[in-house]
Amino acid sequence: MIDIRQLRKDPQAVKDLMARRNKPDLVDQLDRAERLDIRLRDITAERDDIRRQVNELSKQVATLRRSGDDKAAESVMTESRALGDREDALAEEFAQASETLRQALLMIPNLPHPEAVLGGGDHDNPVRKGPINMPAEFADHQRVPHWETGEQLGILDNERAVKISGAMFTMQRGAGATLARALCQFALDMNADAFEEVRPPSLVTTATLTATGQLPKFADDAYSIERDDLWCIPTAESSLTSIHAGEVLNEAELPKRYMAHTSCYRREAGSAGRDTRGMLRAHEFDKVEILAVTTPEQAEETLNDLLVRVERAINALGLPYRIIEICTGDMGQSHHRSYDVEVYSPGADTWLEVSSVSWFSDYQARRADIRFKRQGQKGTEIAHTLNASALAVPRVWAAILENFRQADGSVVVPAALHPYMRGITVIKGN
RNA sequence: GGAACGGUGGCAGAGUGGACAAUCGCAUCCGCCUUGAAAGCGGAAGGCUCAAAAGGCCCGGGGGUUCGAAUCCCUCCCGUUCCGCCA
Repeated sequence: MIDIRQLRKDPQAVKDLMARRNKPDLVDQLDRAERLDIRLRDITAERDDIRRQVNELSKQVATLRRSGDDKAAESVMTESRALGDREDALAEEFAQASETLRQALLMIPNLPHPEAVLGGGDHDNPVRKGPINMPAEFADHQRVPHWETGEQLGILDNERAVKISGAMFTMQRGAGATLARALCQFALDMNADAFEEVRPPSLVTTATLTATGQLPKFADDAYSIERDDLWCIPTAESSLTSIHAGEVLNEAELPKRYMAHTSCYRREAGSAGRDTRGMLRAHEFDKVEILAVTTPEQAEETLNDLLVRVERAINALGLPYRIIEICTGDMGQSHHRSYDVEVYSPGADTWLEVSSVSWFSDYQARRADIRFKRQGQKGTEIAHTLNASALAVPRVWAAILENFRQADGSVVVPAALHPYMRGITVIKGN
């Protein structure tokens, strides 16, 4: 959520920042929230005044009762009862108005960073670095889509995955399954120097999925288990962010850094018919996520660190990659500033997004109520959260199959993965 | 799933209709003492809301009874233990 106090204090500044997202409707939403907030404060003031009177009268009753003056007490009680009726009416109006405002605020996206590049959509995302590891040209044997290679080598069996679970599910087998797992272990080991490994729950509550911004707006994208009021996580970000939900942390313990390997579940409701072959888009996939909870001052440096870490892993695999910045018009709802790391797929002749490195400012932390206390200062402050996919398995798996395919149809496994491959250095057909 | 007992500030733990935002302890902060620290002594300090003061709100969530609820009632959630079931 955005900070309602900021909107109250300087509405124009907030609207100007929001306008950078290039969606006029968003400014209207801010106007509406502003009006609701004013109304709510009026109700609050009146209700609090009545409460004050009732509290005062109640004390009088107690005093009168103690002194034995029951008659006077009765009369005060009558007066107080009348105020109580009025308070009930105001309380109801308050509850309604605050719920309306809360719902409105939950739908409003984060304010972009003032230096985030302006743009209208993904076509405006500038390349910030790269391409790196890009050969002058690709050989014909590299121009084979990974799903063909995967089938030829017997390591990708999507046909049976569909039999088991339906369209858009995948299944890796043999060395393919080993490769998928190796990628996860590799990514975890790359970040173990600074991140605590966590194995969080994959099914989470509505509150948890609301904290990171998936709900209520993007409910259609997530799998829900209605009978138990749970949701399948679309990313470990959801679980990891809520580790400290409702907590007050000490400034000294920040940044908190976590990493997790989990399966991720996405309905891909808006993508029906797209990327239906291979591993590029699936309802279930594995990913290693790295996440940090920081002070506002630590956030920018942490963002850079996350980006460096993602880049280091991709680079260590020897894949061609580039880094793009996400412009204001293409940023996700919770994002304050973000970068994508893309890997080149010679088989499909396209760049694949393999990681999104994101700074959420206090947007998610406010929803999750993650606060911290500064040493020697009164009060608390909302923390910042950031995260990145340290490695998303399917697209990296696909890129390896294409980039490292040999003329004989085999695939050379990057050296960085050898420790995890049980001795397999080249994936050959059966 | 059944039963019993619980849920109170950063932690621990009293309080069972009114003087309770809530005893005491630990941890925290500030003084004194000390070369410095610890110990000891004295003091300060919960969170949220409002520009702030006043005020209001907060004892797991929600609802109710009452002039007045941490305290009584209803309901939901969570925890512990036992039983059942199960990997």
